[in-house]
Amino acid sequence: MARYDHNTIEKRWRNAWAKNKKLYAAPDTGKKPRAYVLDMFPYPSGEGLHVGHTVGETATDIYSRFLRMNGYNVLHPMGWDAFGLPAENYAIKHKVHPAKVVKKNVANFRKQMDAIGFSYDWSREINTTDPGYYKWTQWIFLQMFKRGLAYEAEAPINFCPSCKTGLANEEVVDGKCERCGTQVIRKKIRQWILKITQYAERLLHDVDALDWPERIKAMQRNWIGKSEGAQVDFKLHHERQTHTVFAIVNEKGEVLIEKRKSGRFEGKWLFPAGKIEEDDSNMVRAALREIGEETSLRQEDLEYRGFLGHFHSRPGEKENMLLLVFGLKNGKASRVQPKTAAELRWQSVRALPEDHGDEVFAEMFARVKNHVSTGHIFSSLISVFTTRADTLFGATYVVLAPEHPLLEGNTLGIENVQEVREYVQQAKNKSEIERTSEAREKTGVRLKGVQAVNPATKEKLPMFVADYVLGGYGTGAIMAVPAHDQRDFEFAQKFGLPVKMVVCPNYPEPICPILEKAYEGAGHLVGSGTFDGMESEKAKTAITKSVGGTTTVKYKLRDWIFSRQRYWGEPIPLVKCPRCGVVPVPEKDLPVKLPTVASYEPTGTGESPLAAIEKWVRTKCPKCKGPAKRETNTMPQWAGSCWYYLRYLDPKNKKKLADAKKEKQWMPVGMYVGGAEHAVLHLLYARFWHKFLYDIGVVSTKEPFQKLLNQGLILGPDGQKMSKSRGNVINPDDIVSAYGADVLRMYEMFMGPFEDNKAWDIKSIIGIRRFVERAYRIISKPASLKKENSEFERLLHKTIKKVTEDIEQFHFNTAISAMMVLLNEMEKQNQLSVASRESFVKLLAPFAPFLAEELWRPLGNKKSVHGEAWPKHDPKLIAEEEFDLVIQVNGRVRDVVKAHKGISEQNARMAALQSEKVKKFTEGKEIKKAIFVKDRLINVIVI
RNA sequence: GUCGGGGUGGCGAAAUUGGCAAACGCACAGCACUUAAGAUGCUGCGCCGCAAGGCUUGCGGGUUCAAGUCCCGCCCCCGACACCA
Repeated sequence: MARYDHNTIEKRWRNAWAKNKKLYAAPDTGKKPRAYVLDMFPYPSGEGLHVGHTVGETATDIYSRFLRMNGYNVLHPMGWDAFGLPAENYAIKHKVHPAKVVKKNVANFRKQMDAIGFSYDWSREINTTDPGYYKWTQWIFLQMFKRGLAYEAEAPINFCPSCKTGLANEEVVDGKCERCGTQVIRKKIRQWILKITQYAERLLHDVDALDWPERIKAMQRNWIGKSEGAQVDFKLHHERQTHTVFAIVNEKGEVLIEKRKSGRFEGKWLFPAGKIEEDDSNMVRAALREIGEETSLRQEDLEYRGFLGHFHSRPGEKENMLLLVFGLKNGKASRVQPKTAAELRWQSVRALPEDHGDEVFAEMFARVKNHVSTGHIFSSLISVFTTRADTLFGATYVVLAPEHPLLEGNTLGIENVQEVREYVQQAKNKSEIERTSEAREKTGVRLKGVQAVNPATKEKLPMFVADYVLGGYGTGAIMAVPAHDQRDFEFAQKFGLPVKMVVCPNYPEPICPILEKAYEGAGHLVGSGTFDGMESEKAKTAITKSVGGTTTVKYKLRDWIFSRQRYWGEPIPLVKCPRCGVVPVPEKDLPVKLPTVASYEPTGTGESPLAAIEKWVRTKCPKCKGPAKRETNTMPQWAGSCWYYLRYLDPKNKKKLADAKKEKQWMPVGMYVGGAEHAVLHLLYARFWHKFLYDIGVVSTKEPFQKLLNQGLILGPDGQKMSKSRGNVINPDDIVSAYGADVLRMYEMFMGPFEDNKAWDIKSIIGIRRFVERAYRIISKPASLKKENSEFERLLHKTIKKVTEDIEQFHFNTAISAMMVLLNEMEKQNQLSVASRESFVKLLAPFAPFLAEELWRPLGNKKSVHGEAWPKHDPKLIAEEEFDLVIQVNGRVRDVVKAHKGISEQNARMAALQSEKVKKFTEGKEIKKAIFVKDRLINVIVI
């Protein structure tokens, strides 16, 4: 008999299967039950697959082969997530088009996969960088845009200085770029943003019904971060101060924007109306400077029109208002658009009549006055979000985040503007990591001249700006309750603020402990007026109601920053027209193809390299046909993977992203396998897109992936994560050539539980190699008999049952060990029947497809084992007549005897007491009772 | 800190959900085969003990005839989030 030579065997069957196109194809027709088994498709990197990647793919391959043998029509496709930075960076360095790099890498990946014997239906192969594919990625984006789910904003976002692109929140890990590890900075860039927050509640709610690992579900819930609480308004109390309003008037006399400026003005500023002249007024200069800083207007474009005088905004209060009016010099009007003004949170006022003489100013004056009295100009309220409305009586100060809009340009009218500005600036300059890695020492600055009125106690509370309050969450402002919030407590300690306990854990004991830290638990209320004695949980709603607050829900989830300032991604299919604004590219003109460029180098200016390609950028407005420009940002790599599982269903469809009937037949994905690192990236984004597609009727299920499993990491032999830089990467090609693909597959499955991490240990692979060699030798022994003895038969059927159940549950390690046990027994048999050998080969087939095929044919079979029916166990054959009766005395095992199944308690007791070993322990003792567990054990209790 | 997952021989790990702890494999030791090495096969292999037997699933308690498994308290490791009000 020939020696087991994996190279010859595997080459033979690899070639044979390649010719048999139907073997692994998933037909769209037919009556077989369907199953969709999906791997997270890989990014085809230049390094190729390593043994860590192939764990998940091996598992889904085993599972798919198993299901096919069980009569399922199995959709098991593969494709390439090929947009993204590595190909682009390679292109920059070597001056090759990224598409060429991708092609080469894909070919290599394909070769590696074929070598391992994966049974993908390659007729459905997809590639996200294929224009025929990304046409539909762009199409989905357009549908979102049309429904108001995509918006443009110039916002400070996370920016990776190394990748030279903006990043989504989800792509920042510990303040570093998820991809390259570079420290992320804040940068203000024009961005397209997707309103994923609009789906927050549904994304959260539907997690419950998913058959996913608990840890991934928890991560998603956590990331969405729902909290229910109350929004409560605090009135502001201003100390004496003077406000100034700037107004900008265009040549038509329309007031475009206005702004209050405040500060303590000395008497010399209180000029009578019209008396200030440009030359001698510091105030005008200050105003000009301010406008220049805060708007896109330049000082040279403005001319001073006049001064409207001062007035008391409210009777009896000492607030003064000054109104300065600036005009725009000719031809500059279009530079300020009301929208811009609104974004800057400036108030826009409706147009004034053509003639702006004194009466006009008087009217404007009246309007401004009106605004003042209605609170539209001066902020008189501040909203806070709290989950502990029950502690409102204990709120002793109020804190604003440095990003709070009311601090911009000082709309609060505080006195120490300079000091506050400096603090705000400092906070904004801090990178994420600085704000978190510092020892968390609380910092902040008191806002002088303004106080917040506690709506419950009517006390005037000091206000602060402090960076422990986050601008992006809630309202960006909090009521601080130092007695019941540790962070507030720390801040209060540092700034010497009162700590007022209002929730007592040991009510009605009147004594509340002197706090060393905040008491954050529940209890009964004290010091809370009419609410005293109420349970804190109840008090939440009661107090909220009493102060006119509203119960609200807040989420941590932020909208998805969707623009990338890079070349190698899907162009965002929008056109910017000076007349029509942002216009979507008509669907018939999709895809908007990436142009060929000379340099892929990112600009780092917040513009994509596409912006430099005049020919591509310049286009016609689809609406008015006038000259317009293309959007030059590209989509993030996640875009293509948000819906790829749908394209496999109908990869060549030119009219739709997938045919509705096919979608219904295959979806949802029944088994999805991939790395846990995508917990809040791909898996959240894809769910979001899927729900959107559900809403517009493109898909029929609310969720894309019903069952999800994460393969464990394969660590390098050093126990470290495999990476090129560590030099601990194991290439599957090397293992395939040295040990064989079957050995690699089985070893990876045998190393430990599928979802556990494990270190690669080449020493142990020999065990699997021995198993494979023995299987080869034992099964191909020519001598044969009709039927084995019943004990062997029982083991065979037990093994069939065990392997079947284990594959269903992805317990591949124990399935393999069961096959080992069976093989050990087969070896002991002098002869084996063809039937039992066939059964063994079938069990082996999903795990070691090459070997199984090699062994299958000499047993007298012409067709592939991979098209065969999975063996079934016979429950009757498994049922044993005898079992090992465990005999315990006082709960300790003293003997084990053979007994017939169904033995009565009486007989079991007799058998137990007859045992010599048992007698030793019962001699001279009183038998109190015996516990009998049917077909298992008897436990004799003696005293 | 919060959430999630864990802690079992020298190592990777099993244990039908409360019923013989350590299946299967690696490593190791002995034996057989061999001139020899390797490969292969057989035997042994949690700890203490010559043995009878005793002890053993991170630690401490509890429930039970019986606990790796259930309950209470604690320690440690891994992962995620992290000043989210």
